[in-house]
This record gives sequence, C-alpha cells and structure tokens, in this order.
Amino acid sequence: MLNTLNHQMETEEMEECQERHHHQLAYLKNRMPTQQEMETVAELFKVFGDPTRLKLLAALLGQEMCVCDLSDLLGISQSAVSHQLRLLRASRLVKNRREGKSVFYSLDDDHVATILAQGMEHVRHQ
Amino acid sequence: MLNTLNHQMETEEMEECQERHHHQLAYLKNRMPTQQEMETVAELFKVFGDPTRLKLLAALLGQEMCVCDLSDLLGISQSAVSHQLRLLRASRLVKNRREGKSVFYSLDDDHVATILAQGMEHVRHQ
DNA sequence: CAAACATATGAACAGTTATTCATATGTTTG
DNA sequence: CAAACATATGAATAACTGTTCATATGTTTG
Repeated sequence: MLNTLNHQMETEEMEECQERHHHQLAYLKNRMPTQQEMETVAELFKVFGDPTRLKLLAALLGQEMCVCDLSDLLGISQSAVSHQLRLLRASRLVKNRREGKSVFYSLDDDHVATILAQGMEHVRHQ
Repeated sequence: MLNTLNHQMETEEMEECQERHHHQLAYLKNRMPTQQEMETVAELFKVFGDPTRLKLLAALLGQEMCVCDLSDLLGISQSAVSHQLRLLRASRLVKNRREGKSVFYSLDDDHVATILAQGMEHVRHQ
C-alpha cells in the first residue's frame, strides 16, 4: 500500500516525506493563495504589529485628530507620530485633510475596527 | 480666547500644541487601552505579518497537517517551517499532536479565520 | 516678510527577525 | 540496537524596523 503511494509520489514532486498523509497535495497547492497575495496581506498585518500604530488607530476610532493632539495623547514625539501616520496612510488605513496649520487624520477603512476587535478578543481569551 | 485655552492647558500637561482641537484629551487618555494591552495585541498581529506564517495558517484552514507536508506544500525548508510553527504555537494560533514520527498541526483559535478574512478583504478592496 | 507654529522627512543607529546550516531529539522498523 | 525518518533547536547572518535628531516644507499672523 505504501508502495503504491510512493509510486504515485514519483510522478509528482520531490522532497516530500515518505509516509504521505495528504494524497491531494497537488490539489491543495492550487487552492493556496499566491505568494504575491500573502505578501500583500502580510504587509497589512505588519502595520498592525506595532503598539504605537495600534494606539494611533485606537485613538482615531472615535474621531479625527490632528498630529499634535495625537502626539500629546500618546506621549510620543511628533516625529515618531508623523512617521507612523505615513505608514498607516500608505496602507490606506487612515486618511488626512489639512485645516490651516494642522493636519487631521481619521480612519479610512471599515475593516480597521473589526481587525482590532478580533485581535483584542484573541488576546483576552488567551 | 486662545489665552483662556492656553491657561487651561497650563493646569494640565506640557507639550501640547497651542491651538488645541480636543478639549477632552484627559478624558481620551483614560479611555485609551493601556501600553501593556497594545503591546500584547501588537505581538499577535506581528505573527500575522509574515507571508510564510500566513501561508501556514492558510494551509491549516481546511485540515490538520504534518510538518513535512507543510514543508512540501509551501516549498519551504523543514527547519524554517518548524521555526515558524513554534511562533504560531507560542501565540496559541496553532496546536499540535504527535502521531508516530509525525507531528500534526492544526488551528487553535476561532479568530484566525476571521482575522485572515478581514485582512484579505482589506487588500482586495484596496 | 519675518517669526512662530504644525507637520513631514532624510539619515543614522540600535534592536528585532527570518532563514540557513549543523546538529540534537524523538520515533519506528528491521 | 542500528539505521532511517520526522521534527526541533541553537547559532550565525543578512535584512528590516522604529525611534531620534536635525532640518525642511507649509501655513498663519502680526
């Protein structure tokens, strides 16, 4: 029985373990999201993977805010806030508008709240 | 008018911008999640922020799999897979069970699918 | 237009991270 | 128990990341 499986294997690809557990690896490969896709999604989650950016997003959950208020609220230098807002903007998570000297930032995506909530849920339920 | 605002400011904290836009910064500060909380959640999202780990999670969406099948399916070295599975396990995103020589991994959290789906949604809708 | 203010950005540095290589641990089988 | 197999792990390295510092850009105001 193992022989037939191993024979089947030869016709497909190298580098598999000898005792195969999934006879449909080829099928699964087709179903897998592409490298390109995964990289894009990973880029997005990477943005959520920093406490400063999470705090910025959390601060913007209720209302728009200008840079200096964010800087004060989070107790972080204006430069650091600007740098991070830039990343958030590049990921289309926040948008901004200028009003005189100030620039106001606000959330630019419906998924932000959901993703944040799911993350906090997971953490709370251990 | 700016004077009164500035005066009010003195009684609170330094480092705020002069033209205040939020008079309830103190209130917002209380509402903000703690540094501790944000760090824990960031740690979680950091785990989602790598294409290899995303692919591992995606592969496990449908069924449990052993390390060597995962290694073959993703075209990644066994060592790299093991290292990453270790991280996923530390974050309680996957669990494992041994069966003979093989170790089978499977998802260990209901939120994984949701978080992944939200991430892909965001990316697709730009 | 000069000064003050608000924000943005480039360079640099310290800390983190993903992979590889070598090797160790654990399991089955003859 | 020795050999083969499956997985885990430590060390090392290259690449990446977040903050700071200095400075630039853009805006208002007197």
